[in-house]
Amino acid sequence: MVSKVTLKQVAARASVSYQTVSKVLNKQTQVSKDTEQRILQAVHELGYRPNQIARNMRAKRSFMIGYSWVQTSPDQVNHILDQFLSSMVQEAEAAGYHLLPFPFREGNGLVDAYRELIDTGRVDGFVLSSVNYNDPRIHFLLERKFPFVTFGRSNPELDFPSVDVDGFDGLCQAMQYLFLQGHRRIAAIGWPEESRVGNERMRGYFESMQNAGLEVLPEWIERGEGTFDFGREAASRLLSLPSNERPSAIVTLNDTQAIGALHAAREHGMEVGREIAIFGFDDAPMSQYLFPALTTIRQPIHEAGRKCVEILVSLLKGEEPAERHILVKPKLIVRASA
Amino acid sequence: MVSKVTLKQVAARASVSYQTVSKVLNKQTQVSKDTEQRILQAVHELGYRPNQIARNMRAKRSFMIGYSWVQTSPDQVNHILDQFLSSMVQEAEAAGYHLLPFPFREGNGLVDAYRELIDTGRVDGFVLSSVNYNDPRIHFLLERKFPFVTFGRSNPELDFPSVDVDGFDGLCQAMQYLFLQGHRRIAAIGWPEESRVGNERMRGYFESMQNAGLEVLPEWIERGEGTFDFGREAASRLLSLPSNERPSAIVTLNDTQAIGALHAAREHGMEVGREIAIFGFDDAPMSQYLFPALTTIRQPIHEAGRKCVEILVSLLKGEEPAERHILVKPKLIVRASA
DNA sequence: TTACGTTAGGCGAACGTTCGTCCGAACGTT
DNA sequence: AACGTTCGGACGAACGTTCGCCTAACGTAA
Repeated sequence: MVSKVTLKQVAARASVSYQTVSKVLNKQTQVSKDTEQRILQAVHELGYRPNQIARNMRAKRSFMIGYSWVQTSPDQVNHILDQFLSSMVQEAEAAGYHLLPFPFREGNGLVDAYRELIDTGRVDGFVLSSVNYNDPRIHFLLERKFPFVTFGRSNPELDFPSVDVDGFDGLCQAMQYLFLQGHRRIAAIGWPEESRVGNERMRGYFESMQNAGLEVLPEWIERGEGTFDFGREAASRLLSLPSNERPSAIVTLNDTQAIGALHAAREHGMEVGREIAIFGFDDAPMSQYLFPALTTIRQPIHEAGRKCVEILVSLLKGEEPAERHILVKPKLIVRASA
Repeated sequence: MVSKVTLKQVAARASVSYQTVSKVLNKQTQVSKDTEQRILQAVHELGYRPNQIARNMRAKRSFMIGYSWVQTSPDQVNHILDQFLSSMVQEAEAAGYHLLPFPFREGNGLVDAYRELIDTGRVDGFVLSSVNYNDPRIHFLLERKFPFVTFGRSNPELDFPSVDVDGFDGLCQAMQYLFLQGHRRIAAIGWPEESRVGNERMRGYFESMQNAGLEVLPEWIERGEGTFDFGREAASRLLSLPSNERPSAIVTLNDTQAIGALHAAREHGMEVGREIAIFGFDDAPMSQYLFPALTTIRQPIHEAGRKCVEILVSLLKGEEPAERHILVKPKLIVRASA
């Protein structure tokens, strides 16, 4: 391992003081063309690169952004992480920052992990994802006045910068599409009432139905986990309704539920896309390869990741970010299932 | 933002020199029970946590491990990243390290990103994934004598620590299973010859066939990208062979190819699992929900991630790692497609 | 009494930066 | 010739640690 090149070594070679080298590199002071050349050449010859740790120490900043995500179970994979992380890392690097991923701990230890990173000076800010109502991390960070941005919204009365995908709009798009296809009896498979994201999306369903002057039967609303099993059970119940109450289309809140619904339809001997329409949400990687290929809503994850970091970085620079609340619109992906 | 607590503040409160506080916290020197108590109490009262940047500066180490992954296309998602990253982060944290993810750049800039992180002292070591033959990163890091571990193997003549999933064994397991099911005519959809990983897996196919005393028709070997489209095309060709040459089973090198093959079989009006067996590799998240559910090979990603970091950390401590080359065995997942 | 070992803890230095101040020389002005 | 002004660059200091050396006080044995 080659020993690291420092300012002093460059200075020695250029016959100046090491502080002068620093100034030249940071374009701080006027210096004669001649010595500037000597210094730049020495820098080049030695391959000098400033030591970031020393720099950070001096600046009393870490130039790191903390990020933690919930580790999903092996069969419920986080297919978004790749894109989200990539976009954040890229945007962060462009601003001279790096990402610090740290283990997500459930329960009380959760906030401790954040506190630890703050107190040891390892990060300058956080990006929070998987936020929900009354997220303890939000309260903690607000109280400590520590910079952060959330991906996803939380309690409306709390004020903090956030980026979110407009789930309401996503469901409106889905509903609009279904209306155009002639559907009037549309059921919804949702998430539990505690889910902020779920409620937002469901609002798109309810308002769309109302605006279209359509009645929503209570039997049409299913709420449960975003799993294959729940999707299958719920869809099975819906498809077992008497023919005059049976929906002609089902919207779900994620692709996994939708796939469960696909299976239920098959079990009921129904052809999806013709006899029953099924709508997903997420555009999971494999959804395009299902039978039939899933019609769904794609979230602009790349953009969301970029925006999160963009806002956080301007916060860290002490600027007021251009936008404090960003809502990105998801995109309708029409395939064969609806 | 509360101002950070430093050693000096603790020292002032405990009426000792700040260096003594440091020593007590690092259990370096003997100190009277009395002052030790005073110091610990002051630490507790002020909530002192050592500043990591200063610590790293002093130690001339960053306690960071660099990791970069190839950003996949939006529809070819890296479903492994979540698990791999989580396991590395967790193992790293246990050893006092953190992960530094950085953007992967194709082409010549690739090595530059690594060089930059080394020269600026940001990382102490790397974990490399997606390695192939003659990987420029490996040559570069070997030459610089910079610590690293690869996930995946490369040229056998190069000596460096690595962790890999035994793809050879994976295919042997698949073949063994197919033999037990009575299959004798087994085709393979592989990757291009340049793929080290692909060749390793294919070797499992060839050796299994040979050991079973079975002939391999040249038409049975397809090589191409690990995509849905190639899987479909290749399978379509295989299924169009005259009935005396047509395989009764097809092994593929990843689930995406296998899904393509599933579609091809459907297009040929064949029932997968009964008329034709199709084998995947990877156990992608959705594979369990396909029609029919995909029989495949699951890689122990979590274990691999842990091992990578474990080896690297012991390297960084200057120890000789217990094992320099780890080969973890994948697991057969029997479902309905074979 | 002197000599010496042990213990508790102070102190200076260093890691590699950046920042602010200071100083000498060159220059132009009255 | 004496005086400001400007420019080029040196220099000390500090960020928060850790490490090694030093010393004062005490106890013990000759």
